[in-house]
Amino acid sequence: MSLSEKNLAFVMHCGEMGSRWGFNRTIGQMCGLLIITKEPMTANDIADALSISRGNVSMGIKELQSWQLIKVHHVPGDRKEYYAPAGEIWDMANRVFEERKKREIDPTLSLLRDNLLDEASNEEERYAQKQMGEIHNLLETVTKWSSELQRLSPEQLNKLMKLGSGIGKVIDLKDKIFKKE
Amino acid sequence: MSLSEKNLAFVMHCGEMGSRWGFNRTIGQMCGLLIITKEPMTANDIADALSISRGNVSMGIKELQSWQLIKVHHVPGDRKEYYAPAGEIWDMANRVFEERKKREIDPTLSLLRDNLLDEASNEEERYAQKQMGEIHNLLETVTKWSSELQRLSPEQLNKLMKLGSGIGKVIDLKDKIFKKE
DNA sequence: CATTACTTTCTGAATTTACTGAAACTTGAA
DNA sequence: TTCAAGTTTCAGTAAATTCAGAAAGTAATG
Repeated sequence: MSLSEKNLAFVMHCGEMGSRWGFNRTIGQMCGLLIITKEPMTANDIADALSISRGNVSMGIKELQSWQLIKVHHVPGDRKEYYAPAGEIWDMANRVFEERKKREIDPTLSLLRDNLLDEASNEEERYAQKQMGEIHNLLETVTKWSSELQRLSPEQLNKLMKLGSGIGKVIDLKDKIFKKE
Repeated sequence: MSLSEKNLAFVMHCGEMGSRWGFNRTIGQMCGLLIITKEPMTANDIADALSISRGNVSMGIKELQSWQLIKVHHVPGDRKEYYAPAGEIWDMANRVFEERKKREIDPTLSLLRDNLLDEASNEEERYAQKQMGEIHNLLETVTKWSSELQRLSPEQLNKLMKLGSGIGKVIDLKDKIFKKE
């Protein structure tokens, strides 16, 4: 069964964006394909649908599993493995976000921490440390904040998101209220 | 003037992370170097400090300018151009964030919009559209939300960030208050 | 308009990354 | 234990990216 033109366009787009989202073309395609396909697919289905080698699919599956984006299904009396997205769109976006934080932020945070522990030994290093301190604060804040967001219930999160420009007002509100205590 | 060992380590780290942040190694190094160096630097200074070719620096500068991460200074009676970071750390992070949104989200959003305008012509396409709709909503929300954040004053933003887990309470609070009206 | 001081563009080489297809491996059933 | 259906690994190759250095461009100055 081959993809309709529109669906194919979407899958190819996912491929092109793949590398921008943190993986490579093939893996982007696989991910897109599994998302828009209702039924779980076997590795061979995937290879056929995308016209790529079986081996490539196998590597891609491993990678998608390491991102926790897909899960395996089994059909009784059938030895093949069937793959499907690991959750709702929202969950998947969260996973990607988390994983990227791990790769894009955490290593830098740890380097900066180490560096800031040492005493600067001259003016040049002093300035550098000041700047690194700024970056460090920023990344720490982002990290803390993102883990807070993950902790919220979906409906709380939804409310927060819908709040939009109201967010400013709510902050001021909170300010007034807690000042009284 | 060459970099101290610690500063060099930071610059090299920026290089390694470069591709994860959306540019390439050299450009990451250049960016890191300019951030920790107090005085603006000429293209030649940069080439020397990083031991890379002059041509490569030129390309890197162009790219950093397209990200709006650096600005040019001129010294009276000196024909050279001096480069320095375009703003505070916070501004630069914002720029990177914005730029990445443009590259990683906007193209997909526009593809999805187009696709959702068409009527699905069979069950398979109907399911695909449902999924694309979900992605579309998610991306729209993220987009709207991020532009809201940019609109907040720095101190409001700071309060919000510091709020941490308190955010849940504030949402509930807001709920109660506005329900009464 | 020629020179000087500087910047940008371009080409091909080097490096890195991604992909194929075949071989090796795994697992369950007979 | 052997076979068959399936999966994974890996060596070699193809493709994409990055880079140095040379050539071309630009603009101020005399």
